[in-house]
Amino acid sequence: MFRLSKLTDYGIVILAELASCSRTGSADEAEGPATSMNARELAEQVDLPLPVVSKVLKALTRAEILESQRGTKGGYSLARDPAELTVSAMIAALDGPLALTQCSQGAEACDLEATCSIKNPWQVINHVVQNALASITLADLTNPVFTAQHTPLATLVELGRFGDTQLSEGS
Amino acid sequence: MFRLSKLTDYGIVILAELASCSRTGSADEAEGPATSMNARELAEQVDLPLPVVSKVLKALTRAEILESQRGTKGGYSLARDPAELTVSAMIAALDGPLALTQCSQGAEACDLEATCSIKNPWQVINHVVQNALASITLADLTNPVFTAQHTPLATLVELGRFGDTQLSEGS
DNA sequence: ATTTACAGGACCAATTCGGTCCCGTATTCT
DNA sequence: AGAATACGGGACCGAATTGGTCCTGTAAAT
Repeated sequence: MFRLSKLTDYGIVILAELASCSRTGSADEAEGPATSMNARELAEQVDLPLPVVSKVLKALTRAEILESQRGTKGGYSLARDPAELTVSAMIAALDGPLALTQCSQGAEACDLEATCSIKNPWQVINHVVQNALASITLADLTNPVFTAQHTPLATLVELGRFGDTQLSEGS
Repeated sequence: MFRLSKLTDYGIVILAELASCSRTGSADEAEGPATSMNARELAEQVDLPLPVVSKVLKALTRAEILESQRGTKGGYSLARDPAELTVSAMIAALDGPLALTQCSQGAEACDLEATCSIKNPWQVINHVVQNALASITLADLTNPVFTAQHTPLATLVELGRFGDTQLSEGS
């Protein structure tokens, strides 16, 4: 366990698809009105059932990650620059806010308050993970460097994105 | 969501309890035979039902994080130095290996292989999170610096444990 | 031998999750 | 105006996990 839900997984795949289509669709680096795709198109591209894709798209729209357009020529488009959209934001939109333990999600949610002495450390851990996820953006996910079959992890460290945390196999 | 299971949460609380008792129990920094506590004692300390605590302890023993002693004066004790026991190891022991998405857990687990182009990035994300969790040890969790009511996050950064990831509120 | 305490599962209830469907509203085109 | 297209917001159900309990063995100490 400790995996995120399928919906979130789907969501990120969908966003990546949308982002890569946007790039090739509009003229080079121009801002443009951000290419729009409807749910059916995306479902086909990603090869997932339409209702599922639709559900994900709605959630992403509610989180203001996507913008929607109704009607005959409707569809979805990215609401922001892919480089501004972090993985942690995507996860938060689809899975709710990151909260590893009960303690860390609210003030009084934890009923072990009297005996538990490690409340604060959990919050630290939360932050660390949060930051790890905030350090990767949608733009990164569609970046050729990342999508190459076997990107050496060292390369990514060289990009300076992950600080000096060791990228060796941990446990 | 994206939280870890209650069992894991309990497990870490229990380990922290055991670690702090060990510290005060044995003479200062001496190695000693590592103080041992039985399931009932721990359950009382942590204020959780005995069967639950017992279940967690068994799992931790199987993972060789704890050592057990049977019989009348039996109990559990830490198998390693708290400074060597990482949070990611604890989670792996109780929740199974960290795998955020299907793709990342096995070679062919992902059935979107043909269409999905972001397999590799997920692995990168996995590594980053993994490292975040591997950078904190049980010793840290019982360290006064961490258990203080409001440890400024900056202090922890100064300890040099988290590289240069920003510890500001992400999303 | 008896008592204590861990080992390993089986087991069940409750929650959560993945996925589908339906009805309402907005937009475009004829 | 009316029809067709697409999104918006839920309700809903079956399946899969999870949290928690319990029971039967085995090892150690008195």
